[in-house]
Formats: sequence, C-alpha cells, structure tokens
Amino acid sequence: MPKLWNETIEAHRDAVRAATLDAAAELVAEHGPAGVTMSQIAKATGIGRATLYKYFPDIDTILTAWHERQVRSHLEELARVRDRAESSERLEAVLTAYAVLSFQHPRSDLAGSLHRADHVSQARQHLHGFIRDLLVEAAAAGDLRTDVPAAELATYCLHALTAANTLRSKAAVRRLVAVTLSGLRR
Amino acid sequence: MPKLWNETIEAHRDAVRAATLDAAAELVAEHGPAGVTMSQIAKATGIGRATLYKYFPDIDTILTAWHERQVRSHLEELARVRDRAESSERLEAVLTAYAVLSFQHPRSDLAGSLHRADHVSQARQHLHGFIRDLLVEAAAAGDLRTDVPAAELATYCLHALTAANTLRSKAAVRRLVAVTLSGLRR
DNA sequence: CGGGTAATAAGACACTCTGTATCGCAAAAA
DNA sequence: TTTTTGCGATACAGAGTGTCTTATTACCCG
Repeated sequence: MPKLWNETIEAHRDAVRAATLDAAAELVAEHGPAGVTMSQIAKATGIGRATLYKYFPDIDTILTAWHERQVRSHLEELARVRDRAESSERLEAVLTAYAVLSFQHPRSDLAGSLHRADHVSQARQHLHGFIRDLLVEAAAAGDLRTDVPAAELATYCLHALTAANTLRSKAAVRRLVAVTLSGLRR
Repeated sequence: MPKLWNETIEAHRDAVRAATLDAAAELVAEHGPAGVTMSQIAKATGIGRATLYKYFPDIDTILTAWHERQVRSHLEELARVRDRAESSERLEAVLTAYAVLSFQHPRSDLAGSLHRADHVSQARQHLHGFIRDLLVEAAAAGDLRTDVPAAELATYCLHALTAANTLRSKAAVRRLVAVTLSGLRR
C-alpha cells in the first residue's frame, strides 16, 4: 500500500506488515481461510509476491499474526472497559464487552484452521489471564462461587460468551451474559 | 482398504467411504487440516488417487463428511444416555456426557477450517435441537429459568461445554458441568 | 549534486498438488 | 463365456509455492 517510505525504514516495514494483515483478513472473509493464496495477498496488498515472502514465510504465519493482532486489540478494549467501570460492576461490564466483540467480529476465532499456533495463541493466553484476574478480584468481594478454580471459571466464561457470534440480536447477547454470569455466582 | 467386494456393491462403496474418512481423520490429527492432500488420503486409504475422486470431489467434502459422521455418532451416544436416565437427572446426565465427549475428542470441532459447510453443519443443527428439546422438557418440570428462550440456552450449553476440550482432568470437566448447569437454573 | 545503500517489481525456474481423461486389468454378473 | 463395472496406473494442463536473479527506484550521505 505505501509507496513512499514513512519516516524510518522500520516504520515503513510496520506499515507494510499491517497492510498485509488487512488484505489477508479481507480475503479470508471473502474466500474462507483455505481459499487464500500468497499471490492473492501480495496483489491485494499492492506489493510483489517475492517481497511478501520477505515479510512472511507462509499463509499460516500471516493468519496467525492477524489473529494475534485482533485478540490484542480486543484485549486493549477490554482493559479500557475495566478501568472505566466501578469495582462493583467491573466483571459484568467486561464480560458484556467481550460478548459484544464476539458478536460484532464473528471471524476473530479462526479456531481450527491454524495448526502451528502453539495450539494456544499467545494473545489468547493473555486474554484468559485477564479474565482470571478479574474473577479473582470479584471473588475477593465475595460475589462468586468458591468451589471452582478461577482459571477454570475463566475458561468457562470465554467459551460460553463466544456463543454470542451465533446470536442475532444485541438483546440476545445481553441474555447470554446474564446466563453466563449466573453460572459464576454461588 | 477392502480389496474384495463385500456382499453388494453399495456395501463395498460404503466401506471405502468409511476407510477414507478414517484415513483423513488420522492425517488431519498428524498434519493439521491445512496440511492434508488428496494424494496422501488416497495412499493412506490404500486406493488410487483417481479412484478417490470418484468418491469425493475435494478435501473440504471429505473433512465435512468426517465431521458430520463424528457429530452424528456423538448424537446417538447422547440419545442413549438420555433414554437410560431418569427424567429428573436427564439434563445433567446428557450435558455431562457431552462434556466428556468434548474432553475425549478435542479434534471434533474443526470449526473454522470449513468454508462451504453451510456455515452450520447439518448434524450440529440436530445436536442443537436435541439439547433444546431436552431443555424444554426440563423447563416443564420447573427447574429452569424462563427469561431466556430454550434455543439460546442450548447455544449457551454447547459453547460452554466445549470448554471441556481444554481441561486436563475429569474432575475439572465435572466442575464445568456444574457451573454450566447453575447458569440454567433460576 | 552524484554515488552508495536498501527495498522492491518483475520474471524465471523446479516442484507439488489438483482435477480430468484414457487405458488396460481383474472381479462380479448375465 | 461374455459383458459389465470398479479399479490402478499413467499422462496432462493449470495453479500455487518457494527461491533466485536482474533491473529499477527511493532514500541517505559526502
């Protein structure tokens, strides 16, 4: 995409990387994860195919990088929601925000199509830790059940709330959050 | 696999189809969904590559068929569990069985790697309907919350319980079922 | 302003996989 | 036996891959 170098070389390379991930995401949305080729990505990014190989060695790496970027940006959004909410409403606010994100970005999972992704993406582990810490905090306030480790409750939350991407209305998403929350209470 | 024809021609073709799905599943477990080729599947099945094309037009169809078979077999198992359990314990028994299946077969989802799969597999819709009917029955007994449609509760259950495939002990699976169940009650 | 540096586009190349067609072979059926 | 029918093997063109080479262009420094 960028024809002229921005400021430094590294900034230019970052811009190319970002443009590549954008192009790849669009192609995946159009043809599915399996129907995307390096040639298509290079053309859509506006760079040569050989140049693309100097940035990413294969499609799997590109999709993994895109997935990581997506999860990381969601994580930052959730951190903002957490810091903005009162302590007593923090958990509900964050879980609602996560469900809404899943609802609006049904493509963010990619789940099975990545084989090399260490079987659990780095960013997803951060996400899990983030929710777990939130649950520990809520447990200290005495609102949560204590017969299940916080880590397992976090896993439960993340899976239950991804159901949001199959729902059709925001009202349904809110109901899903309510149901999930009531599973956490004693 | 079978070199001589079994009974009828159709039985022979069924045997070849089944052997193909078995071989494909094994290759997927080994190389991931993206790393499997028609050539490999043909060789692993023990048939010629051209012959494989007379059974399945492409890899996507093979993986979809395998996924459907897997879900269907799980569905039959769940139906047996349902019919064996007392009415009062049916829901818990079936959800536990589903969680244990997810726990033992982490590969059954395939989630993102299928593009053509009507975006929701046929068998998975049956599974959703199966759970939904079970929830309607339990609601009639008065144990369930009534502020959320049964279909949404079924979606919630299926997603929450797939978390079982990331857990490490059966005890954790039982805790997950307990948490999920308490989300269903009022 | 001109030379050196670095990233690139374009093309070539060998390789693999794909999807299809053809040709005999062997086993079941008439 | 003769006729079907499924099959393995092979060939073929098209597409994608991963690597390499060459010429071009933009930037930086003296």
